[in-house]
Amino acid sequence: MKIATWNINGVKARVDSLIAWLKASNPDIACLQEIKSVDEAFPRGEIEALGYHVETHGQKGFNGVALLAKQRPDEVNRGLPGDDTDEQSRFIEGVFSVKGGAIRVCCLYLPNGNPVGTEKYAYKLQWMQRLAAFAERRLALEEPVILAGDYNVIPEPHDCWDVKVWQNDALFLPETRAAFRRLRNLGFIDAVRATSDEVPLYSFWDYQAGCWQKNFGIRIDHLMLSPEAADKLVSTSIEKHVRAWEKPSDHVPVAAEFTFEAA
DNA sequence: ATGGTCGGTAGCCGA
Repeated sequence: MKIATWNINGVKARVDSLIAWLKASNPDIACLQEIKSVDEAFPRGEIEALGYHVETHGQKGFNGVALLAKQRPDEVNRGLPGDDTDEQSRFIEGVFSVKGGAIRVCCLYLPNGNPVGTEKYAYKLQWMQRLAAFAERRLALEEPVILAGDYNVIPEPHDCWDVKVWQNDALFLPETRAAFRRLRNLGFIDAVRATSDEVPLYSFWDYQAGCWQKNFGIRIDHLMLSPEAADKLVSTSIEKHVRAWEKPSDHVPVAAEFTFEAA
C-alpha cells in the first residue's frame, strides 16, 4: 500500500496536475494540503472517476486538507482536537481496514508561523503542542498510525540549502525543531529518514528568486510513523520530477510504501 | 539593499 502527502497549493489551479499525478504515482491513499477550497467546490467528480473516495475539510481561500483513498474509510474525523475555537481547516483523519486490523492516516497542514514574534508563531507552537497530545493518545492504541503532511518544519540543518537563511525563520527556530523532536521522542519515526541517509533531500522550492533552478530547497513535508506503522515500511520516495511540471506547486509529493493490504 | 512569485480573492493577504 502506497501512502503519499502533497501540498498542492490550490486544487483549482492544480486539478490537471492532480489527475496526472494520481494516474502516474497511483497512491492508495493521498493526503492533500492547501486545497484552498470549500468542500462544495472540490473537484470531487473528476477524482472519483479515477476510483478514489474523497473526504475534504475545506475552507474559503486558505488552508484546507483532503484525503483521497481507493478504499472507503471506516471513520473520518475533521479538525485537530484540543481547541474548539480554532476555525482553520488543517487536519483530517481517516481509518482504513487492512488485513489483520486497521490503519489511521492523518493529513495535516501545520501552521507556517511567520512572522516570528507575532500571534502566528504562538499559534504554530500551540498547534504543535496539540498535535503532540493527539499523537500520544494515538500511540497508546498500539496501532499503525501515519501522520502525513506539510509540517512547515525543517528538522535538521542538512534539510535546508543554507542554515544562515533559515536560522531565524519559524520553520527552523530551536523551539520549532524541539516541538518536532517531541514527536520523535514519543516514538514516531520520520519515514524518509528511516529509509535514506542521503543529504540533502528537499520537498519544497520557493517560487521566488529561481530557487528551483538553483536547487535552493527545504525538506518540510513528512510522514511520521508510529512503531506499528514503521514495522510495515518498505521504502519512500520524494517525487521531485513533479516540481518541473507546467504550473507546479511549490511542494512535491512524498510517498511511503507499506506491506499493508487493503481489507 | 531590495525584491523577486504564486493562488485566491477582491481591490491585498498568506506563503
